[in-house]
Amino acid sequence: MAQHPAKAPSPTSAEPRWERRKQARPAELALAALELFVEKGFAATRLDDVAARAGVSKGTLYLYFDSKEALFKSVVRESIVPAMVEAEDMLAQHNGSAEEALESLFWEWWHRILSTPLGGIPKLMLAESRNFPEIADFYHREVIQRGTDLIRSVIARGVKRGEFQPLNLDYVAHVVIAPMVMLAVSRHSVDFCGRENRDPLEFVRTHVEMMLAGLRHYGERAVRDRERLRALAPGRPRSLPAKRTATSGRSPRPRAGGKQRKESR
Amino acid sequence: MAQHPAKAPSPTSAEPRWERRKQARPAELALAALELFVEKGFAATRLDDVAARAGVSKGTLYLYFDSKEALFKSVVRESIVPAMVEAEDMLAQHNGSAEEALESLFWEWWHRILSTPLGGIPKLMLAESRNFPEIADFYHREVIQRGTDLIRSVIARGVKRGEFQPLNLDYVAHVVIAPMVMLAVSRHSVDFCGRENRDPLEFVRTHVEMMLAGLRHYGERAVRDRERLRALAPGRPRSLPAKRTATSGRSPRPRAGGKQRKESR
DNA sequence: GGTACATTACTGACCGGTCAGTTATTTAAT
DNA sequence: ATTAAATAACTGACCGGTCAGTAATGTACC
Repeated sequence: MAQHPAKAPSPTSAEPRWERRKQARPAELALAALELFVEKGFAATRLDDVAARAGVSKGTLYLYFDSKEALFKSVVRESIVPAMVEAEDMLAQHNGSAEEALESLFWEWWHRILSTPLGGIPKLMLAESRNFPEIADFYHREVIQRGTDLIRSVIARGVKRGEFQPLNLDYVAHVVIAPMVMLAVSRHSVDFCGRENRDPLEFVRTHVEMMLAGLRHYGERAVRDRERLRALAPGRPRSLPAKRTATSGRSPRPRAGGKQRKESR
Repeated sequence: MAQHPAKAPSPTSAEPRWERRKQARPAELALAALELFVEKGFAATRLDDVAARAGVSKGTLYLYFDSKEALFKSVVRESIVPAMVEAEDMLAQHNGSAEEALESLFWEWWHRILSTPLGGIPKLMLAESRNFPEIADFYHREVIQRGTDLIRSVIARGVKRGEFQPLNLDYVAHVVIAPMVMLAVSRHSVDFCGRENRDPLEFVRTHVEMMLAGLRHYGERAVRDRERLRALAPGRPRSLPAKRTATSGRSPRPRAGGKQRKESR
């Protein structure tokens, strides 16, 4: 995690207090910023801390970035595009079955992106996109769109080759991506405190297995149900069971009885 | 939603400038806070704005909540627990097939929680849990844990009844919840700017279909592959996957053999 | 190769705006 | 008239952004 590259003040006098490393600084600052933005969120991250983690002073940060927001933009933009290009290249060269392509795509995605510091970006974007519409647009265009397109094209090939059932590509693509994104996001939020000790690899494996089985047999139930319905009773429309009758006397609204005590730790 | 409940200063003079509504304020403030926390994040939300949205002044907020953090805690705690109780009750009364139970559980989840203001809480928690370990713990215990337990128990019943293949319950539960969570989260972040016009209902429908097909046919490929392998080459036990160095092209297959593969427990 | 001069990467104290939290005051309600 | 719900002016800490100064490095001249 690239801590202070030279922050051990050795007793010997010859140690310079700092070095001039004009060309290494930006990347180091960007990495530190990414880590802190992911950890704390944009607003709660102090630039002093970013600078400290990169082993420089806040002034130095402003030599390379115009503002906190510029730093944020840079972090997202510079990091994610190369990663996408790589993924697309990888897949373009693949010409086996769609099933294999999908599987290896997901594993590559995990190993090359989600399990690295870049894996924090989805959380960051989910948390901040409404505060930075411009960046959100960029991210949507360059990452989400291209990512789902990638998945969609592979699945489409699978359908064409008869590996998968025909299905609604747009929605399926988003559905199968979701667990991967959640995996990445969780690792940088809930898992961190909640002491989850699930194995990410096992999670990916399970998801891939579920997904492939799903793609192969999608829609079979509909057929079965239609047959069953026809055999049994006059058609009952697809309904959502159980009206919302608020069984318990509780309101689903947030409710504060008395004054909320502060902390008490 | 829920703008200033009484903020139209009518020209008639008899109008009081404000009302005393001791018992309605807390809920109104909490809702306003939830909306803004979800929209901007905790740190970027100003209490003046929360108060304004609830139609009161900041001082009033402090009559009911001791601090910004207490407000945050209250919002999460008071809102989510009743919702969980409801879901558990609903499922306890269900005694049809596991497949039906799962499906209706997901639809209820969508209609009763995810599509309401409460649907913003997952995003809020993902974004802020590292800043509030205490709340994260609470949320993990009272929501994530209970939610996955719910799913797991239904799937376990399905396995027992022979509806589903045997599978790793822990991981599968998290995998099938992920798309629902992502749906909720997206609606409050990326979708807001990115002009996604996907239909949430169609998304849920697609996910349910995929999931059920997956559960019914989970692991069939493994069997098929084993047979193919046995037919082709002398059985070599699978080795660990290519150490994620993954220089190029080839896909690092997930290890299928090895230690774990704990089936439904 | 040593020394004086020039350049610039880097520092850290400081400033000003913002906002969580407080308090003195006003006003609805009984 | 009394009580307490609600207000609005106020305070002070904190943090993004600035800049005058400093120290590391590069270079010209001997």
